[in-house]
Formats: sequence, C-alpha cells, structure tokens
Amino acid sequence: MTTTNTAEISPRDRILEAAEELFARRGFAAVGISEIAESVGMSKSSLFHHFRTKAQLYAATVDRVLAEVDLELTRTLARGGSAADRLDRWIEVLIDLMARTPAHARLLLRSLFEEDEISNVLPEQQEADEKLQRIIQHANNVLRDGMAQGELRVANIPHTIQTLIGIIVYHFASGEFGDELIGRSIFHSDEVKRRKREIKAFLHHGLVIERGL
Amino acid sequence: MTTTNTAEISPRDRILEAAEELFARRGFAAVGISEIAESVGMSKSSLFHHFRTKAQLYAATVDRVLAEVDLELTRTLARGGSAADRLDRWIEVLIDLMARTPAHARLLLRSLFEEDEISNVLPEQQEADEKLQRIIQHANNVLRDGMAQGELRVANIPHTIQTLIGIIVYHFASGEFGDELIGRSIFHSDEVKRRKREIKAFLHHGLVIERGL
DNA sequence: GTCTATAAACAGATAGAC
DNA sequence: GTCTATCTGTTTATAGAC
Repeated sequence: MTTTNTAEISPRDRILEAAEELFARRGFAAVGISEIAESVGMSKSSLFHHFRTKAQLYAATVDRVLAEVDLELTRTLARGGSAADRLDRWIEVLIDLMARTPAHARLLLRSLFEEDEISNVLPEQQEADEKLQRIIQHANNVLRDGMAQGELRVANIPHTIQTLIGIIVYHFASGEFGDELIGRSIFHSDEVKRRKREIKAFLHHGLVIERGL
Repeated sequence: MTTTNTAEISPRDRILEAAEELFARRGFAAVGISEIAESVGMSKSSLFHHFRTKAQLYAATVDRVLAEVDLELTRTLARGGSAADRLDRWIEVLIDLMARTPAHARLLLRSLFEEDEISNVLPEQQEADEKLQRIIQHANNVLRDGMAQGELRVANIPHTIQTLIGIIVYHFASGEFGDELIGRSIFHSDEVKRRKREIKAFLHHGLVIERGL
C-alpha cells in the first residue's frame, strides 16, 4: 500500500472542503487564506502549493459543487419518465443535495447572484460556468417537454427556472434567517420533508383559490 | 436660505447611496472605505466623520433599505381589502421596489442570507432587524387572514413566506445570471411586467396540470 | 509537500491642521 | 466638515530551507 490509497483524502480535497465551508458562509472577500489554512491544519504556504491564488481556490471550490449538482441531476434525468416525473425528480434531487450539504446551497446561491468576484478568465471559472449552463439546460428541457405535452401549464420557461431556483436554493441558503422564520433548523430532516411537500403543493395548486370554482 | 435647504442631498445621504450601490454588488468585506469615499468624492477621513466604523456604515445602509421596504408595505396594506387583494399588493409593491432600485434587491437578499457580517450589537443593526421582522409580520398577517377566510389554500405560512421571498427577491438580485437566463435585463420594464404576470399565474394555478381534471 | 520568514500592498481607523 | 499624513494590523503571495 503506497500513497495512492483511495481511502485517504488528498490534501487538495481537504483544502477544498474547508474552503467550501468558509466561502459558503462568508463569501470570497471575507475569508482569508490563512483562515482556510488554519482550518485544514496547514500553513498558508502549503496551501499556495496546491492552489496558486486565492481566486483559483475559490473557482475550484465552486466548480466542485457545481460538478456534484450537475452529476446528480444528469443521473436522475437519464432515468427518463414523463416530464412531470422528471421535474419532480429534478426538484427532489436538488433539495436532497442542498439539505445534505448546507454549504452547497450557499455557495450555489453565491455563484448565481454574486458578480464575478474573481478574474473570470481562470479555466476553473469557465468549467464551472459550463456546468451551471448544463444544470439550467436540464431544467429547460424538462419544462419544454412538459409544456409541449400538456403535463405542465404553459409558462415562460426562464422565469419558471428563476422561480424554481428561488424556491429551492434561496430557502436552503437562508441560514439564520430561515431558521428563525421556520422555528427550527431548515436542515432538520422533518423540515426538509415539509419543504418538499410545500413545494409540491405549490406546484400543483398554487396558493390563491380561484373564486370561479 | 441657509444650509438647511431640503432640496440638497446631505453628505450623509450621498455616502449612504454610494455605499448601497457598492455593498449591494459586492458585499461588506469586498468593498473598501476608500472606494466608497472615492465614489462619493470625499476623502476616507471625511467619511469617518459621518460614520464611526465601516460596520456602522453598512448597518445604516441596510437599515435605510429596510425602512423604505417597510414603509411602502405598511402603507399599501393599510388600505385594507380582502386578504387576496392585500397579498397581491404586498407582492406588487415589493416587486416595484426591487425593480426601481436594483441595489435594494441585492442588499435585501444579503441581509437575509449573509450571516451577521458585523458586530450585531450596533443600534443600526437592531433597528434593521426590527424592520425586517415587521416586513415578515405583514406577510404573516395577510397569509393567516387569507387562509382563515378561505381565500388562500391552507399552507405552512413560514415556508410560504420563504417561497415568496425566493420568487421575488432572489429573482431581482440575480444580476448577470438572471439577465443571461432571461435574455435581457431583468429590470427592463416589460420584463418586470412579465415577472408580475408569471408570479400571479403561479400563485393562481401552480405549474403542474392535475391529471384528474 | 510542508515549513519559517518575509516582502509588498492595502485595510480600517486616528491625529490634527484648516 | 473636509482635508493630508500617519499608525497599526492584515492581506495575498513569494523565497528558500528541510
């Protein structure tokens, strides 16, 4: 058994994990390299051996999250089914991912609404962008199919995607505010289940009761 | 006519306006005092004459946004009407506010999902918190009334509030990503109208068409 | 691959003149 | 109320030993 034991976590991945936790919570600018190094139990210099700049580390961190999201969504959609079923699974998988790794939700929200905090020409940044495009394309395809086949109400697709992101990603990124509003941790198992039920009910019935019925 | 001419904007407000624009776009940590000072055409020291610390300036900036949101929501809800009508107006007013001042949406989203980036004991922070509580309480009241009177489907109220925030605030805070997804500026007048229509349709009909109908 | 030491730039904040 | 000059600490990043 040499150093290529797959059971051991590489220094690179330990750094990425610590970086995700910190960047997710406080954002790129508020987190120092020394803080990440301390959290992972290394010196700053060792960290710079694995990532040349802070920006590159951040981009790699975001890329890693988007890769996981893209992978799981691609996998569940490949199973096929009706558009309504695939939409259900797209939502379910995304929620499970956010609920399992709270840092993912926050970092994903940051990657959506923070203006490019970093140079924008890093290869890691471009790869992350492509993954984000694929994630959105998945939703696009499902919604298009569902509307074409009469399973979904005809609506503006990009706006519908924004609505889905807002309903799912914002909620699980809302941290202390969300906890206080909901009354307990938004990541509590029962509360995650409740979120799924509430979203499903919203998608099926809306909120306002039609007077004409 | 002395220096108390109300038509002139006070240095304090000019600072707050410049700070909002910068903090909204890049967050507390990424914006330097000198940058704000330069943007407003002052030296750092002059800025420190009006606000003792950067944290206090940030808290005052957030407080100012929440005060405007709270004021407009309180005003529109005071006009009364059915719960469904008041919900419509709560949404309409919030959207108009976000659409009119893009920085508001981003700063509001930050105040919701960023963990207290500042000391948490500043009076400005506490005032902002109270305003946020009032904004949420408005939604709480409207939803409670609507469900009690059969105008709204019975749903979990905190989760419904999270859904409304996600649908409205996240969308208008989504910046470049939103623009790219939608295909033009999310703040374009027609696109804001479309957002209102899409949200209203979602609230009235959901997204999924029931097979049993 | 990890470390100590350090460079170079910049941050928030203060002193004190005008 | 605004300025210039400065203090003090921290930042990202590098040099070079082991």
